[in-house]
Amino acid sequence: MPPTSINFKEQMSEVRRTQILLGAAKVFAKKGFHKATTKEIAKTAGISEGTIYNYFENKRELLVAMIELLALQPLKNIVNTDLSPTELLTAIIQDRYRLVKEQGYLLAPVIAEIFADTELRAYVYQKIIIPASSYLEHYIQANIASGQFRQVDPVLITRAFMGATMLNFTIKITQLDPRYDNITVDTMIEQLVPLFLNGIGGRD
Amino acid sequence: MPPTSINFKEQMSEVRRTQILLGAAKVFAKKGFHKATTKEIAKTAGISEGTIYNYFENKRELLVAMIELLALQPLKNIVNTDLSPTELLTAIIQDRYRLVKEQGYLLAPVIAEIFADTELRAYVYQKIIIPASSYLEHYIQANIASGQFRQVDPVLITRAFMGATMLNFTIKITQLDPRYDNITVDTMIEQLVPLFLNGIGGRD
Amino acid sequence: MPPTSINFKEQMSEVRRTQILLGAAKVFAKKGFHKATTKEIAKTAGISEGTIYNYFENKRELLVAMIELLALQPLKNIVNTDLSPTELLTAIIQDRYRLVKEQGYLLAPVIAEIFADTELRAYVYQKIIIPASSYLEHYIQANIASGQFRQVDPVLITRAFMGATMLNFTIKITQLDPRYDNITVDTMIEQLVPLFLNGIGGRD
Amino acid sequence: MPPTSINFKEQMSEVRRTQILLGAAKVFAKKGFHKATTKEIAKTAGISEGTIYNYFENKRELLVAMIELLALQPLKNIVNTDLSPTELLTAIIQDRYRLVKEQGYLLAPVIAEIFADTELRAYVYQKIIIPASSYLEHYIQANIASGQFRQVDPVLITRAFMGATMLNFTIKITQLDPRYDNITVDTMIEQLVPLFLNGIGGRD
DNA sequence: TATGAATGAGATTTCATTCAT
DNA sequence: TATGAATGAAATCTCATTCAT
Repeated sequence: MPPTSINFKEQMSEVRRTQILLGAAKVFAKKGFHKATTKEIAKTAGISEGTIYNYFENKRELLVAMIELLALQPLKNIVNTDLSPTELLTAIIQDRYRLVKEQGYLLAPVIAEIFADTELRAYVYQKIIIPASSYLEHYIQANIASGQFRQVDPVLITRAFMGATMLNFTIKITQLDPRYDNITVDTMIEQLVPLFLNGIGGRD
Repeated sequence: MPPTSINFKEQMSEVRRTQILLGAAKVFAKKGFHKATTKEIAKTAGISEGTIYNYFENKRELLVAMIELLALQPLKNIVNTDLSPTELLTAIIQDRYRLVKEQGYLLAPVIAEIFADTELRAYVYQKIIIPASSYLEHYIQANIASGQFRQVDPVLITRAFMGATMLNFTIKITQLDPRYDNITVDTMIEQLVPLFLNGIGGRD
Repeated sequence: MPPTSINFKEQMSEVRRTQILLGAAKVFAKKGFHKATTKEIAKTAGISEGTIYNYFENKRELLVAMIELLALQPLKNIVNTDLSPTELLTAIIQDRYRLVKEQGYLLAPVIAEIFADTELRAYVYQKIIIPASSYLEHYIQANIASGQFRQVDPVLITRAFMGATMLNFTIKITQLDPRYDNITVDTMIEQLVPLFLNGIGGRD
Repeated sequence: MPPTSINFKEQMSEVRRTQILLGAAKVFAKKGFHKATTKEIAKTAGISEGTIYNYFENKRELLVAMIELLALQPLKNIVNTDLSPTELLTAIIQDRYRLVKEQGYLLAPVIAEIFADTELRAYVYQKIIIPASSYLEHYIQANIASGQFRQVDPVLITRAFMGATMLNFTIKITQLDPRYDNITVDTMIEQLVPLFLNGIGGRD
């Protein structure tokens, strides 16, 4: 048999895995991890219950696989360019907002379980938070060194930025507060970028 | 029977309710809401399973009651004084940190479910986030009016402040990052208060 | 509450345990351990499936409990009298035959699992085989010492006697061989007692 | 196609059947019939799960086929010679011990199921026990006729001999009793052969 | 009001068997 | 004929909730 045949099988397997994962994500998003049943996941993914277990050890592994999927995403649109502080923070906010908007259904069940599952929490911190933060951390570090920014703690400030943006995104996207109805991403950028840049003494 | 008797009964009932609630909180904190069993809650609270249902409709109501309990807490130490911006933000951080540290076991299971249960999310936002934010919102509003602060959006900035502090608290308290080992609340105050005050153009 | 109330509860609990155990034994006997379902056990015992698990850790514990039940039985009718060799072997055969006949439905599923479950095998050997053998072993030992019997290995000969009787009992009771139709316990006694007594050089 | 081709095919088919059967036997021996999975059987036999069903109707048929395989074995080393009683019983014990030792992994799962599956029990009795017993039965019969042995029931005594030896073999081989550590087959022969020969009044 | 045994619906997971390739 | 992915029925076990005492 030609080598393409092997590739074909592998590809099919990968496709099926993703199919199951997306089904799971949909149901997790709607019901939460614990109330999501494998029966509904199977139905949503268009396969039978047993098939889930040909691709994943158990239900929890679906969540872990979702974390790995998320871990591949975030950095893409930001990196490898020569941006001014304003441009960088703007780019980060835009990217994260898009991420939360588009992949929030993947994110929400993961975040929920983080608060109940210590092991998962550590895993997410290593796999997602740290990688997603490191670019900004180093950027701040470099600008402190060059005298552009005040002497702040890059780790703490980076997480402050993440916490600040993420909470606002969440409120906006889940429509928790009617006062956010006419707050757009651009509004957030207008408000949060100067907040942080002034805050760390950055001049553009 | 004399009215005092009724009061006594009511008080007893209230005591028993709290006793159950604290038992539930402990188990929720250890296992998460879904993996916590009513059997273990009863044991932890020192009562029998059936008794839980004399005071609460069902398991979920324990969570709702915990939200109400939390809603009573946060404002206490901050309000009704004449504080400078630095003093206020410092006081807020200190108070919230204490809250997260002391009542994190009440908070964590509630937050976890927020991401899985839309109805609960709205309830928490109304009962906790809005009340906990309003003082700072109005404070910022007032200082904008008096020209002390720049023209910022008080709602958005208040949530930015909450998100920034809360994420840092969580990382610290759950010991997710060894780099937080020698970051104290005071470090956080040193870093975050100037960040926000400079950020909103506040002069102390 | 009076102490009898406590006793009553304990007794009820014991009754329920036995009720479940007998239900399980019936189904095990009919279907074998693995094909017996907890659903059918519950139905046979006249309780709900969940109740099984209030009294037994898991399905396998039902088997273990049956072993313990069997372990209490065998010795009763034989013991502590001054019997001649013929009388003793006759008594043993009669007692064992009765046991296999009356409790064979408890025995069969246990024996079946012995061949598949090493741990269970050891447990049965310690709990049942050894106690059930020791009286005869010591009896043989004593008669060798007094010169009544030849110098034989009491352990090996005792098990030879057990194996010889048990296989014949099984064939008889399960009606595997039509030639056993007119073989009674008395026939077996007539055949097997002299076989062993002559075999070990015993004079009555 | 030439007839040799058909023979070749048939032989291949027979080889494959045996290959599967030995794989099954290994897994049955390790896990017991019910806990053995077709997946593991396939892996052990070096074929795929589906292939099993090209050669056997279902999983149970593997057990039936194993019984047939066993049915071919036992008689070999004993028959068609002119042996004295002592020589014969010695030969039988040696042969059976070897059988249990070498093919115990085939035997154990079969015996286990015998106690759970009535139909299988009857089948094994017809296919294995009766053939394995008949030679000794007739031998005893003949010696009674010639006055060498007492008037005993050959069927019952033969099974007594089988039960006696088999139980001792099992205890020895499964190492259930440390007292069997220095009991060898020769010890068993020394003990059991005189036991039975004296028992049936045989003179050598 | 307190108890805790009983309930039974429902969840996860396993695995013999099928069947398209 | 061989493969192994897919199936889905079925099994064990859990646990929130009820209710007789």
